[in-house]
Amino acid sequence: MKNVTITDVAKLAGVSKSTVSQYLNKRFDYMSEDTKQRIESAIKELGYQTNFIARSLKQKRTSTIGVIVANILHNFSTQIIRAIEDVCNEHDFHVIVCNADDDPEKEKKYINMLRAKQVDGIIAFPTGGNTDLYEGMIQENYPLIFVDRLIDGLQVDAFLLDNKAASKLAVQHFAQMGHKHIGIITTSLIRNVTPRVERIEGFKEALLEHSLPFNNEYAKGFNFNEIQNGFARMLSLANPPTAFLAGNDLVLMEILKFTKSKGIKIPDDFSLIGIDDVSFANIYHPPLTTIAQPAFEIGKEAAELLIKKIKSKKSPVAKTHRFEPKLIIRDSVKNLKKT
Amino acid sequence: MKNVTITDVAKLAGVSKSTVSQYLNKRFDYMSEDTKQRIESAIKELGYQTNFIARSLKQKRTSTIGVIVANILHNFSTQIIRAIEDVCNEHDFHVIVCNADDDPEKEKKYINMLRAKQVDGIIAFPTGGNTDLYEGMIQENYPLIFVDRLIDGLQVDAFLLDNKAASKLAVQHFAQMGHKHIGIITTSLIRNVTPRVERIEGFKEALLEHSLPFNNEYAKGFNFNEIQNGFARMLSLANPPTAFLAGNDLVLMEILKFTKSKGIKIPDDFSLIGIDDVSFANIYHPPLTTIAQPAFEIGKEAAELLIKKIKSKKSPVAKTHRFEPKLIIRDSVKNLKKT
DNA sequence: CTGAAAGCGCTTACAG
DNA sequence: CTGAAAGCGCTTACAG
Repeated sequence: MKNVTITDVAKLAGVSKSTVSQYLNKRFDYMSEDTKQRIESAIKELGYQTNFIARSLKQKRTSTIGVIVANILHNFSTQIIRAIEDVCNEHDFHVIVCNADDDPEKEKKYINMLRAKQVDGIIAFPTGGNTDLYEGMIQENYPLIFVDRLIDGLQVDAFLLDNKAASKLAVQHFAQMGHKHIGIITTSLIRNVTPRVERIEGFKEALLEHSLPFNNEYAKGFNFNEIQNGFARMLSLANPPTAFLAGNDLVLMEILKFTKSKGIKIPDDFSLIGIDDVSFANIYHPPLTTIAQPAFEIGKEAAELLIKKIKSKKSPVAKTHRFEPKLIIRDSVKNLKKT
Repeated sequence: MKNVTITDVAKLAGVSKSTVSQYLNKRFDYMSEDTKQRIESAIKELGYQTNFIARSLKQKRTSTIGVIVANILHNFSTQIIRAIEDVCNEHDFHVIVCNADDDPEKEKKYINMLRAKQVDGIIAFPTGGNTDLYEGMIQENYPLIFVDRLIDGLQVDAFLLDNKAASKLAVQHFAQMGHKHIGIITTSLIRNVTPRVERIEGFKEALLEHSLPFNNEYAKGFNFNEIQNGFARMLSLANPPTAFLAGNDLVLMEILKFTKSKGIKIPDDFSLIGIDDVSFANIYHPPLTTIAQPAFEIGKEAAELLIKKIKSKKSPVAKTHRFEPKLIIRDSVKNLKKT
């Protein structure tokens, strides 16, 4: 089961390796029809397939990119991966998927391995723990793109939601429906993960704009497994919020689990908006008002820019590309003005 | 920004390339402490990183595997990918993820690209359209594993749910609750996709075992966008089923969308069990009785066997590894015996 | 204990 | 229009 190489093809076709290589790379400019034919049939007869590893070594590119997601269990990550995969497929690129699990150590290991494997570029949801590593990559002009998150002080093209706008959309809707005590819950705020921080900031700003009071007890970032307890505590405040913004799909899920287990009713007992348009939003009871982010678009544009960078080898100034959230009104927000 | 190679390290450390290579591969048997130190500091000073492409070319292995999923939007696929990724990470393997979109042409392209890139092995959810290609890989003893699906006549290790058992679990539960007219809906049956076919077969067998009549109109495979209409037709049969088994998460979703839009009530108007324990099953109204498959386990064991195969280079007889489904009783099945 | 040499399978100027 | 040669960055017997 010896592997067939370009040498075997050359021998069978009665030409040199160089000529076969020309053929493989479609440099037909000066190739006779006859030669072409002979090579073609030799390839077929031997079942020859180019060894991309050898080609990559020589050409110094692998047509492979790496994607490091923070947490593959997030629905958003899956959609991003899918979108990236789609555009890479069109350009005959492959994607190596890595799941950093929000662990900077894992992220670091992946970055190093990916670079050792000579991937042509990387798209990352940075954990925030490897600034130096990324800094080095930027220095050497390595094709790098961030998705969903920014890192302070790093000039990297980044694709993400306009998170503040997302919170504002929610607060505005709550306000229009007559809510005055509004809460927000996100996942843990350590390491200043961009969407969480920005969503809380946007939330505060929106409150101001609507002349609503801000209460520290109404805006919290909890570790994943403390969300339910934290939410319970907020509900039992002296003057609890009548409306909550769930910072992402996982938070939303925890809130829904809690309300289910306690027999609390949405939107009678409290109103709810979730950021991320979860799959079951419109079949839930009640249908959930959500704020959708264009995950597919984000992934697509990130991949397209990365490939463009790889191919052009130049790097214009890094920009932050923001995407507009969309409020999808369903029935999880109670209209306090009607009662 | 010249890349630093083993030659640079050798020069700086004042040794030969061979010795550096020995060092990199941890063959310290005959290496003096002094040499070791010098190489180590040279590596640090230059910021040297092994080029895996070059190593791969020489060693003829890439420590990379390919995963071709049929449809990445299925939750099951994501979980499988995650599990594979986890075990690969432990073994310092990387995974290239490909989404065949249930399209044999795309699948073929991916297989060829993956092999051209010299991945050490492949885990696939085969579409069923590339038997010859797979056959060839088996002939040459290429490390290959199937997940979720089998291909007639191919001797490949496969990891999948005991699909018949899954249907039987559902039918048995329906029967215990007094249902006599039971229906099943799966996605399209063209190309004989294993889980769909087996779930319908298991369904029929279970009906027999419970002495329940089988009605062709009660067991259907629909194209995705015809599920809602198809379901509607089944509901409006002269003597419609009182209970339905949804063949997978996507079917379940369509049924739920339909019932929502028509204001039909579960389990009052019909009872429902879904195969795949969807994320929202226990927070849905009513909580959905489901049949869970151990996706994580399936992916884990598949990856472990693949890596074992890659490392050992021998291939014991291919087996089909079945996993037990689990019935999770919640509230979407009405007890007809109590009324 | 360490080095020189060959080779993995390609591509790419360059020569003719 | 085609071929000989060098080289991509490693590893691996083998020699000493």
